[in-house]
Amino acid sequence: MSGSDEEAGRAAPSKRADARRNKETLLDAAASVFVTSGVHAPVRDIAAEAGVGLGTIYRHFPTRADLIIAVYRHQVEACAEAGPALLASSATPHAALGQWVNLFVDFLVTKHGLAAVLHSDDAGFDTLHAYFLDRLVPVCAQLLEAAAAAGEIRSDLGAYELMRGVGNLCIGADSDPRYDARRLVELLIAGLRRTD
Amino acid sequence: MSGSDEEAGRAAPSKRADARRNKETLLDAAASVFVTSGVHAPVRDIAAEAGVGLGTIYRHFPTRADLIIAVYRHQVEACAEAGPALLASSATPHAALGQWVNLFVDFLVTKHGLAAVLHSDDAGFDTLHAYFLDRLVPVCAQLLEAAAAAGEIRSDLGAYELMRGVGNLCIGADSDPRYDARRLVELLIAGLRRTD
DNA sequence: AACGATACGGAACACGGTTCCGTTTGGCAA
DNA sequence: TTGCCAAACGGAACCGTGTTCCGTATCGTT
Repeated sequence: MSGSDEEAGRAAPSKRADARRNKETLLDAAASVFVTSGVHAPVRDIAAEAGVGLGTIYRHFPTRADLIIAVYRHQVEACAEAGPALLASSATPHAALGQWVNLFVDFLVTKHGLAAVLHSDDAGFDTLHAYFLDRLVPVCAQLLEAAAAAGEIRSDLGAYELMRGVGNLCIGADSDPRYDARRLVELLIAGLRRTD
Repeated sequence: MSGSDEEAGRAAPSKRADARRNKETLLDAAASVFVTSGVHAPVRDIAAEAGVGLGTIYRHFPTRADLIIAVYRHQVEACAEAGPALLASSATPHAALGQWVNLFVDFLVTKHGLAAVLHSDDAGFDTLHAYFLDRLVPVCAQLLEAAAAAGEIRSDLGAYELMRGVGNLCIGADSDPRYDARRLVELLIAGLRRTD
């Protein structure tokens, strides 16, 4: 294998040192710009913040989706891992579901514009879409199944639809004080309850 | 009088005949393009479809929001007027609310991209936002109040928030067969029910 | 028929995404 | 240490789209 490329595992890629440094710099810059200008910030702004050229940004993150994923990966992972934990520590599966969804909502509403881009049908965000879904839908499904098995909720709604619905409800939740996404999401979760 | 006015007797501005004709042509063209390419279609496409120049489109409809409003005004009016009618003809206020919301959802999901643009925080769509809200929130409020007065639902959710929530749930409902906005909205309305 | 107001068309500009290529640099081997 | 070259870099250039502006054409009236 001549140690030239380790795509599979974690660990140090055999990239050049300056490349690795630039990637880190870009991540920091992007995170910072996303906070102040939202995830739609012009590529040039991010490049400027990082002090690199445009080519560099596109080389490391071919699409905006790649950059967004890289910036928020840790938080998404944390959210995913919180699912089973909440299931174990909560009084009921339905309560766990509610708390987990709250975690997700908190994440989305504090990332200016992320919810919107997450559900844009614009091709090019497909990978972003796919990443969130792959990572979180199974967790949501687990919570949903547990609650259904406990007889707390109706079982005719899939995890995918629920995630999309919750994500959609978060769109524009920042930038509008009259709109409280958390409340709407609570209502949605409440609507899941068995009515019999 | 003086047969210059038309269109439901509303304003008959002393515009030139060709200007009025072009406005009509543009509305038809826009409606047609919106159906095939969505409300984000390039301005040039609409101008081309209408066979007019770019200046003409901007003169008649300074912002995209103006054009969208003009194209869908009739349907929004119809939806608004259906509110009181449903309240009168339905078994319960809550049923009327459900049916009315369904009307709104049907409208939104069949207009490619409209729901998204309706809730974009992008300034420039402010007037679109305002138009929908001004016209529909009062109707929704009336239904909500009736249902609350009948003791069918909790009364701690405003019409504004409900409309935003429903609108948000409709985003991307076309272009994704796995996502059924109507079902989610039903759930939301179900969540409004008094639990005691 | 002539004339002024009104409206028109589209060139030109602004802006952001994306590509491409000449130049620089890190890491390795001699 | 030096020399080499693939890797990585920077940013000019290009493209598509929104928006403005102004010379020209047309309408409707005198």
